[in-house]
Amino acid sequence: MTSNPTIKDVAEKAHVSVATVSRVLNDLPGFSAETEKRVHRAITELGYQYNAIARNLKTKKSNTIAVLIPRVETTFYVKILDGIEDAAQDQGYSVMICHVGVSGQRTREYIRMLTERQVDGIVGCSLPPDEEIDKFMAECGIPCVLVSTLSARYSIPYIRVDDRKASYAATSYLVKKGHRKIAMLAGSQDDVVAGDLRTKGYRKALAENGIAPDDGLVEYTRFSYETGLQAARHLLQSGKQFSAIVACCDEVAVAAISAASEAGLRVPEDFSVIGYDNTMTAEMSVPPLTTIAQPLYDMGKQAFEMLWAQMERGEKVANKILPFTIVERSSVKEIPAVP
Amino acid sequence: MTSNPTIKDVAEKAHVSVATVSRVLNDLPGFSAETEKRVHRAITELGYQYNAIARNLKTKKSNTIAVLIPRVETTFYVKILDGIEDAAQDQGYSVMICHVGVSGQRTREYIRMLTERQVDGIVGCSLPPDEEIDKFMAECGIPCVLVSTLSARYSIPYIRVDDRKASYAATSYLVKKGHRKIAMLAGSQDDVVAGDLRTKGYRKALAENGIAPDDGLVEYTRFSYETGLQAARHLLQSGKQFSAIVACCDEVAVAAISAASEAGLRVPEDFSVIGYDNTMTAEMSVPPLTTIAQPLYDMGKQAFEMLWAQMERGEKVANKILPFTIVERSSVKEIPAVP
DNA sequence: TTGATAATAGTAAACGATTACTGATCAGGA
DNA sequence: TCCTGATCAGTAATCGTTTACTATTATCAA
Repeated sequence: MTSNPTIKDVAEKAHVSVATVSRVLNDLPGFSAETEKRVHRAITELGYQYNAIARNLKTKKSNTIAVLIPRVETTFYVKILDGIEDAAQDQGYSVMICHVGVSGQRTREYIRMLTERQVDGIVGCSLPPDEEIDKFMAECGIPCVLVSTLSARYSIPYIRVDDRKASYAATSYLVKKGHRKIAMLAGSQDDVVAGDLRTKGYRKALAENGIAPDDGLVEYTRFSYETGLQAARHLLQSGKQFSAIVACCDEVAVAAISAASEAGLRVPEDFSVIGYDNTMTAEMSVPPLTTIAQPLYDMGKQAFEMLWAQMERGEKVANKILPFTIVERSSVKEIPAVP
Repeated sequence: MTSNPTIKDVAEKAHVSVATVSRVLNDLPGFSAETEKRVHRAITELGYQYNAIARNLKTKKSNTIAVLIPRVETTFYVKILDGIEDAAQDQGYSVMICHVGVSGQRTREYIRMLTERQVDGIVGCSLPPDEEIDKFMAECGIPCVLVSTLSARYSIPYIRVDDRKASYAATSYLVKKGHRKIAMLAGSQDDVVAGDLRTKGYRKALAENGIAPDDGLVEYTRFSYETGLQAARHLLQSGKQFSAIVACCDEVAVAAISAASEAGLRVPEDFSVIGYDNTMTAEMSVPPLTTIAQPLYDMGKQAFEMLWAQMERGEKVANKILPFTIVERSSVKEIPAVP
C-alpha cells in the first residue's frame, strides 16, 4: 500500500502551489474559480484525504475534547454524553471518552495524557470529590467544565441543578402526598453535590414540615444498584416504620423496589419511592419511577457550549444552574389525610 | 501565557541535541546515564510536556481508535465500551466515541472524519445493516472490527455470540420449563444478527419440539424499551394465548414486564419472560430477568485485541464466536407437566 | 600501535499541513 | 502614461517531533 497523497501531490497535479491548495481547502480568499476547479479535480483524481494531524500540529488545536467519567455501570452518563457529543459534532469537535474510575491516580494519568494529546477541552462528569484532581484540572492549562459536580476550592466552571433544592422538593412532594415517615437512601456523604447536598435538602424539608429527623431512616449508598440494594435491605430489616423513600438516584430507587419485592412488599402500595435523575432506568422501572428530572441532555449540550466559549473565545464562563422538574409516574402513593 | 517548552528547549537546557532528548524520552539506545540525568532534570525544570501530535505526524500513528455506536439509549454498549477502553488503555490507545445514529449518511461522514484524523482502528458496535457502510469500512484503509454484527458481503472481522444458537437455547429453555405457547418480541427483521438470526433460532426450537409456529405470536420491535412496550401491548391486546415470551434484548423484556403490569398481569405468575444480553437492565428488573448472557465486557476487550493485531502486526484476524450462557433469575416460571 | 567495534551523541531531513511575505497581473482613475 | 489597489498565486519558514546518517571517542584484541 503506497502512502497517501498529500497536499503537495495535489498541488503538482493541479499545477498550482501547495499554498493555493490549502487556500481552496480552507476556503480562504486568494484563488480564481478556474484554479479551484483544477484543484478539486486533482483531489478527486488522487483520492486525496486531508490529514488533520498535520493541521493540528501547525494550528496547535486538536479539535478534540475529552470527557472524564468515573463509573460506567450506570445510565446516568449516556444522555449527558449524548448532549455533549451532539454539540461537539456541530462545531467540528470529536469527543474522547475516558473512564477514569474512582481512582484519583488514574484520573491524573489520564489528564496528563490528554495534555500530551493536546485536547482542547475537558469536561468532568460528576467526578468524585478530590481536591488534588481539582487542582490538577484547574492548573493544567486546558479549559475545563464540570457537570453535576463542583470544586470546593478551585474555580472550575460547572453546570448542574441545585441539588439541595431538588431533594428538598422531592421530600416536600412526598410530604404533600401525605407522607410523614420518610426514609432516605443517600449517596456517599463525601460527595459534595450528589451526596451531601441532597441529604441536606431532605433534612431541610423534614424540618420545615415539623417532622423530626430520624437517623435510623437514612442509609448510605454509593449511587449503584448493588449498594442501593444492600442499603434498602438493611433499612427494611431494621424494622423501622416508614411510608416513603427518597433515593439519591434512580438506580438506588429501583434497588428499593427490588428489595421491597424480595420482602414480599409492593411499591407504591406498601411504601412509595421517589428517584433522582430521570434516567431511562426510571422509565423502565416497574412501577415507573416518579423522579427528580435533571435535564441531562441539555446539561451535556450546554457543558460543551461552556467549554467552547473558553476554547474558541478565551472567555471566562459563569457557572450554570439548570432547573429540575418532578416527573410524576407511579411509584408514589397519596396517603389520604385522616381527619 | 508563553508557549510550552519543546524538546528543543530541553535540549538546550541540558546541553545535548534534540535527538538525544528524543532518545531518552523514548528509551531508545544511545545515551549515557549521565546525559539521561541531565535531560530529566531539564525536563522537570522546564515543566516540559510531550507533544503527541508532533509525534503522530512523524510516525503516522495516532494511537487512537474510534468506536461507532448507533443508539445510545440502551445499556447494551456500556460494558462493551468498558471492555474496549480498558484494553485500549493498556496498550496506550485512546478511544474516541462516535454516536453515528441509525443514519448511514452520518456514519459515512464520521468515518471520513476519522480517516482525516488518522485513527488507527475502528470498532463498529452492532451497527444496523447497511452494505454501503460495510463497503466503506472495508475499503477505508483503516483496520476495523465489528462487534455483535457481521457484514454479509464484505470481509470485516467480527466478534459475537452465535445468536441463532442462543435464541434457540432461550426458547428450548422455556420449553424445558414446560412452556408450549411461546411468543417472541423480535428485533427488526432487517438486522442480520440481532433480528433475523434470533428469530430463526426461536423458530427452530419451536419446530424441534413439535410446536407449530404461530405468526400471531411474534411482534417486531426496534430493540428499544419504547418499541418493545408497543409491541408487548399489541401482543397482549391481541387476545392470543401464551405462557412465555422470548425477547430480543433486555430492554424489550422489561417492556414486556411493564406491559404486563399495565394490564394487571404479573411476571412470572401470569407469563414468563426471558431476556437477551444480560445488561444491568436485566439485574435491576423486578422481577430480575432470566436472560441470555453475552460476555459483553470480554467482547469489547477482545474486539480491541483483534484490532490491535491488525494495527500493530498487520495480521489478518479470524472472526470470533464467544460462548453465551443462560443466567437464571426470576422471570421464568416452571409449569408442571400435566400427566 | 593499529584497526575494528561499540557506545554515545549530533546534524539535518523528513512528516503534511498553514501562513506571513512577496510578486505578478490587471483595471481604472489622475 | 503612470500610479494605486485589488486579485490571484508562489516561496519558504514553521509547528514539534522522529530517525537515518554521520562523527567522535573509548575499548580492546591482535
